[in-house]
Amino acid sequence: MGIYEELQARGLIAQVTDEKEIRDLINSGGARFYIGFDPTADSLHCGHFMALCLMKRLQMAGNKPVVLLGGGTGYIGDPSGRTDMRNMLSPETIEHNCRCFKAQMERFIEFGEDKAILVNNADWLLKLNYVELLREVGAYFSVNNMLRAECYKQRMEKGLSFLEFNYMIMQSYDFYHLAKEYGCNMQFGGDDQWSNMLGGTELIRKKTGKDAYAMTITLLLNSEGKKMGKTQSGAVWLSPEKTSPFDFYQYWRNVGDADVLKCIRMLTFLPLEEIDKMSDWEGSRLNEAKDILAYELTSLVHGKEEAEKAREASRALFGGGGNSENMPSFALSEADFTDGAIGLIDLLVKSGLCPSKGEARRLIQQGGVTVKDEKITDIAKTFDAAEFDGEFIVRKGKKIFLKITK
RNA sequence: GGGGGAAUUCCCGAGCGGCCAAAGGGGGCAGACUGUAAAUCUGUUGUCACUGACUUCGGUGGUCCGAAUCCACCUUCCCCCA
Repeated sequence: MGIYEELQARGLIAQVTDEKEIRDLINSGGARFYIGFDPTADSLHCGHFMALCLMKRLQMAGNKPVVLLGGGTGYIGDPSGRTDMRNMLSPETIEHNCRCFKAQMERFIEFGEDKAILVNNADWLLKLNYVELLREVGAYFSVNNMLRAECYKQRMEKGLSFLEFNYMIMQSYDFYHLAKEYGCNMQFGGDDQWSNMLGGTELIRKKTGKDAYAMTITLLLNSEGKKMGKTQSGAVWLSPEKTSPFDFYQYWRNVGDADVLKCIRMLTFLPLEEIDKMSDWEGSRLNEAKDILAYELTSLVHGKEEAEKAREASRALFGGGGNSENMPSFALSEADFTDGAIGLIDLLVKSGLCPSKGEARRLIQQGGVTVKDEKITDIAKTFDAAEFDGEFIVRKGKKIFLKITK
């Protein structure tokens, strides 16, 4: 089985421009492919993670990856599939984000001679000359076609600025540039990138007469059709500062039954035969699969040690047994106490478990707070400083645990 | 360029000059049931010193005892005509 077949079996391939050519190229290790990452935040998130995994899989099969940092395209902002315009990022932010991305990627992809290379499109996009570009590149784009592109659909209702409209041209130009300078013959990306990627293959064909190929990865959707890797409070980040390894682990431990196998297949590097064995697991046995998924991913992103800790902590909290050493914790300072005591409401707010006192009060009244395995419904409850020795665990709802220390 | 419409709380969306912290839905949070699942049912969802006070309805001014509601200007978006 070639890498193409494996990707297919894992359900990773969404669309391809030319199946036969792409299969031959990547199966033989002859692809020099690129994936672009726009520096929209100071950490990569799960969506990026999928792309990086794809890169790694292809790299392991002998293909050469080019990581493209969107230091230039970040100035524009990709409107694909969005209902509103992105915030314009300042040059400083873009640079900072690029550095963050780079550091995170290095832990994941091997860079170097004959391995993967990393480029930044700021290097060529920022010095483009407008009129020249219009003549060199703009002439090859049909506005009629562009307007028909799926990725702008939502924006046709709400409005699309000329700035954003040009994003596709920039991305196409990137592909052309990489084809010319680095012999890049293929581009991969999220499925929402399809139109932008086609723009590139066509530009290359028109300008050089050569073929270039594009392939998109399936967007990871849950059984309700929502993007996975997102929570109400935002993305699930890869940086431990933004999403702790414990929370990361818990996110995947809590995926719906219907989504576990799909996630394992698409996101982990477990051999397909092993995954197939799990496919007839049902009911509560799926919890084992969820544990495997969470452990594998946490281990990929944060390392084995952190994954172990997260697993330990989870077992301690939910399964009984195990030790509580590694669960999330929060340290109170002297200043948080008044006369050597702290009220429960203050404790909840200070520790970040509740955003406001009103919410803390409500939570307590509705029976959502448990301290040291004891449900507390008295909003006036206070604790002495002396009580914070050892195991002082506050539980909010069923799944959020915090060890309080002093 | 001309004409018409819109901006409300996390999102969608209702809102008579006082009874509006603002209907309804979605989402979120919590409770019950469970397998750390889904579905379902219940409660809750601006802030605080919480039977009271304070700050919110695109922005700035104004009218009025009183404005999310009326007026003026500004900003942004949508639609129609050119």
